[in-house]
Amino acid sequence: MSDRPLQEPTLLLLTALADEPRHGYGLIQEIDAISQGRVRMRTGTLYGALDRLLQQGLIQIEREEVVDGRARKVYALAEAGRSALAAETERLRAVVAEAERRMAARRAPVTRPKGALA
Amino acid sequence: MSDRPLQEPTLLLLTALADEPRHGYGLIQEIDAISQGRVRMRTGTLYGALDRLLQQGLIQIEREEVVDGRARKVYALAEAGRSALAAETERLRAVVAEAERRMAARRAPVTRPKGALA
DNA sequence: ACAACATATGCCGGTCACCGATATATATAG
DNA sequence: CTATATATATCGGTGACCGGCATATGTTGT
Repeated sequence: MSDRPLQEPTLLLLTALADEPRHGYGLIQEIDAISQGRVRMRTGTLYGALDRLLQQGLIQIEREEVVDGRARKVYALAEAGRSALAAETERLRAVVAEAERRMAARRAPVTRPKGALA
Repeated sequence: MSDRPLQEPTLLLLTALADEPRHGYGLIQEIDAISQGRVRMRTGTLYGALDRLLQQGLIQIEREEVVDGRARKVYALAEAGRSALAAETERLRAVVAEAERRMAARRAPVTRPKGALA
């Protein structure tokens, strides 16, 4: 387990699985919807990430099914994935709060009155 | 300008510069403080990121100074960096909210009470 | 009948941010 | 005189992500 922070596509993947299990292609559409069309996840990213997350135990294959002659694998968030997502959102919330606090508390920028100190 | 989302170390860098200009080594300490010791940025990451952010116009060198015989470069958040940080926090806030909404609204996992809805 | 598109999964090569190690130099503490 | 803190910088390796390609079926349009 690399304790490193989740990257954006991975975060969105876990988010898309947080309410209910979905299959690969459905995740692409869901992420498209979540982000209002800003993030169009590539299949290269998706299936690579799914393999990785499976291996890390953050997600699991809930079932495999065939719909309209097309095979599907339905992925579900594992318990480890759920706590990882919870921890990540908590951490991000803290960073966001800190960034906004600092942006509000900032000292005067580039253009500065003549008498300003070094 | 790559419109790609900022990675964690980069986000923390801009955050650490949001209230006032700082020099490289000071940024490492500041990020250590912000994250309560969880993130210890490596110099390899730092100076690489600073070069990149300079080239992208998100930060700028405010001044160079010598303190106690040691040379320093003081970096400041540029206007583009400020709006990039604002946009990023906004985006992250939305993702965090969505993730938490979904975690709360989740459908029952593997084991499910008999009367539970679909 | 055929083309185009949506659904669906998967691999492979390239890029680039990040990491760990290393190098350099000065000031201070023991 | 050695270790630690301050301070900047470079380099090689790793791995997530991207873009492109391949494959296959179902649906819609002409």
